[in-house]
Amino acid sequence: MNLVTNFQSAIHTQGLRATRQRQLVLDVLEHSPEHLDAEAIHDQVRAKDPRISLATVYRTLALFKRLGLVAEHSLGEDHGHFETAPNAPHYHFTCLNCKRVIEFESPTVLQVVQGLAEREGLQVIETHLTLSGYCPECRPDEEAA
Amino acid sequence: MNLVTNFQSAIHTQGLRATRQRQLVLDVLEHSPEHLDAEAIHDQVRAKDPRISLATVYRTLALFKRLGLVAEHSLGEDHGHFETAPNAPHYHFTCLNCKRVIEFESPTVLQVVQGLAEREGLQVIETHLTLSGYCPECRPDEEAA
DNA sequence: TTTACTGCAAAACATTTGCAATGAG
DNA sequence: CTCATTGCAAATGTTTTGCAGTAAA
Repeated sequence: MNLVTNFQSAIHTQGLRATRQRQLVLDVLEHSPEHLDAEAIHDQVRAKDPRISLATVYRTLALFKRLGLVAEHSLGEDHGHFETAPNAPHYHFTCLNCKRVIEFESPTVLQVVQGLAEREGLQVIETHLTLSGYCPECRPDEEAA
Repeated sequence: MNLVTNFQSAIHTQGLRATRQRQLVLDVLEHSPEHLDAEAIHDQVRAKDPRISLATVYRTLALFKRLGLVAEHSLGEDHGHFETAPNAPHYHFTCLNCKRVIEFESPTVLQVVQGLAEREGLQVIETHLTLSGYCPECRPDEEAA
């Protein structure tokens, strides 16, 4: 439930080290409700310590992903976005115009996926349901007859 | 329904031209049940005409996407894969080990998405449901007590 | 003839990596 | 002290772009 706690135990389990850089990235992720990309995380982390490199941010995010602390999504289709691993799975809608991201849950989708997995004998590790289109503010509102 | 036909009409509607390169890419897409990436499409097209450049393949795929003839997916998380735009929407499971892609349909997912769109006032253009995990052949088959 | 399109090579990105220096345990 | 981790800069892989030449219409 607590990111930091999960991180601490992972540290102890494996031969990892709790570096300042990792703590800062963890901090940014924890206090950010948004879906940040590596660059944005780097910016925020650099505000607290200008010496941290983008490469380290990438390495840290890869580690956190491996530890199950964060999830990566391809929201804008181009580069990756990261968020803290959710307890309840949720999905994303991205507005093609204003880039706003709307999150939503759906037990129904979960059921569909579980049904498929059972039927096909699949072990599903990740589920990404990503919608794109236009939010109410950005809708062309086409009303052509 | 017919890719080539759709292409022809798009050509006439806009000021586009039916070049040999585009016809070849169209041909590859049409006769390939797989989810090819730009590089693979380039290889196949080059088998018929070695002069075609990768840049042209990318430009052609971008055009086809804009025309609604093909859909792009991030299946392996890294680079894009393309397939002919399906009449019935379907979704993808990718095996993390053997990279095999399994397609599946789900009217239920469609309903969920439509429900969400109505409730939130969204205009949904694209829906990507992408699963990853292990197929029956590649499953670790963990049976730990 | 007109100008959309292509090939090429270079640029633009996001991301990864080799290596010497650093610092957590 | 030891070795996991970092910073840097260079490498990588994918996709895009500028421009002069080519070819549909």
